[in-house]
Amino acid sequence: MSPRPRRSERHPDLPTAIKDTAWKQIARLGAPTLSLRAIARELTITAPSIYNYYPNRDELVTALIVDAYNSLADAQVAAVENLAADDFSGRLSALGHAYRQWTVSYPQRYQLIFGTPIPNYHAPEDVTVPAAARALVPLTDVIQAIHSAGYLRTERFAPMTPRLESMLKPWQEHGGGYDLEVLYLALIIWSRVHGLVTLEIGNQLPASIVDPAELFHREINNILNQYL
Amino acid sequence: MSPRPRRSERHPDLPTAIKDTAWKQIARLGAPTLSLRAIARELTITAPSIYNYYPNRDELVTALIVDAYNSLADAQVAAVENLAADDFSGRLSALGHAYRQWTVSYPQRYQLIFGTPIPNYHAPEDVTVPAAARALVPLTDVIQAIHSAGYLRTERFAPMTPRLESMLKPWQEHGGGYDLEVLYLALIIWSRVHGLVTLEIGNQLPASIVDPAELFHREINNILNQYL
DNA sequence: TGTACATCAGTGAACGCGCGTTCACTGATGTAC
DNA sequence: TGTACATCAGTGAACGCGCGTTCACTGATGTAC
Repeated sequence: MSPRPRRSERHPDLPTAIKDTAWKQIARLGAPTLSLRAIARELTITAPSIYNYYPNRDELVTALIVDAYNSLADAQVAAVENLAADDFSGRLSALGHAYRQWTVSYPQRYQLIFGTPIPNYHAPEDVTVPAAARALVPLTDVIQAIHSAGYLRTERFAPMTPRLESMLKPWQEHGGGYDLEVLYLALIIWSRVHGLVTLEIGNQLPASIVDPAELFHREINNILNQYL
Repeated sequence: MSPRPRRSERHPDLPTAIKDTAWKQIARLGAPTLSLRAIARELTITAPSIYNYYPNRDELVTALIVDAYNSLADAQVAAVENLAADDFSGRLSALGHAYRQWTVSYPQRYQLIFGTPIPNYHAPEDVTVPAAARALVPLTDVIQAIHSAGYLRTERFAPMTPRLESMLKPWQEHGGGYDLEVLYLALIIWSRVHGLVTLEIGNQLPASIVDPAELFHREINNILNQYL
């Protein structure tokens, strides 16, 4: 019988250790299997002690989701912070590659944000929506800079329709006054990058595509050539 | 005490009724919650009777996945069967719209194929890979027809590199002798269509995009204009 | 420096629940005569 | 047309399991004097 460990002896920062362990388990078995008891087991503590830090399982999941969004947003910000403000193609390209790099580096985080939701869990939108919005800001900023400088080839996408404008305007008003064309293109570029990354980490690409980064690299260049 | 119902009285085709109920539950609560006991409950039969038709839960899931892939492939085939063979843009566009339509019509099927895998379930690849391959055939066929007719603007994507060729060749040899450019473009177009659809049904688009079909329609046209 | 005490992080037992799967069974059905 | 019987789809009880959550508790820690 070893003596009860001193408080915090094994886990100097237990709330963080709990989240770290949660991430490990999501990586290993997928988000839907996340369980407080399994986390406690791995930390060799008892399950009820988790309740000292998170009032229930859902609040822990929410904390993980927010962390994941912030991590993505941070990665996007970091990708461009050392590039010249007028290096438009460098910035766009860096954001695309950072998006893929983040996904392959942290597939658990990607899975938690974009994958099938956790059973019986409903995300509180007032917390997750702002966190999600942050992740798109760097991309939108770059496209706005390109457009403001007059280099965005808006003739490469069909002219705005009233229907499209009416869908983009609420976002424009609520989201910082970007031009409508900029918002539109941000969505489209995001979806192209996201589509390829999603197929890659979902293992949907044909088995012979052993280096999806090559496909990705070409598609980024294709986007640059098309719109810049 | 009502008398035991006659065999098959309530469920003339029980194996199918089991799958239908499984789909309903996936739609309602997500794939990870799929449970034999819940299916039995909804059918007002007992859980063990399911074992007369599926040897265990995983085999049922596999059957569902195969059905889902076949349903997608059928939808793709049906989308173009009444269009003239040389109506290239009509065919391409129809395939794209059918892809989205299938997804929004059957989000459970989409979720089972492309979503987070079911906990503790591993798909037998010898069954699912061929089913998956079928779904891409109509798209690849159309692109090949366009290329064979000399209308594919291959100059719009960067020239083949040895690395890319080496990844596409095994697929070419195993998959029916399509041209390498055709396979490449099939992947790229698929990923663009898939990316937008994924964001839509994952509820990741900004809230003000109330009609994602509009975005989708424009993106399909953009693809046509770019490559045809 | 030593002692009394309040705090509160972590424990262990217990709750009710749903799960996949097994097993011996039953009784309606279809068939052979 | 009627009877005996084999079949086998569906039952109900039971198994061992893991889950989230609650609760009264304990005992190491930090603080006040």
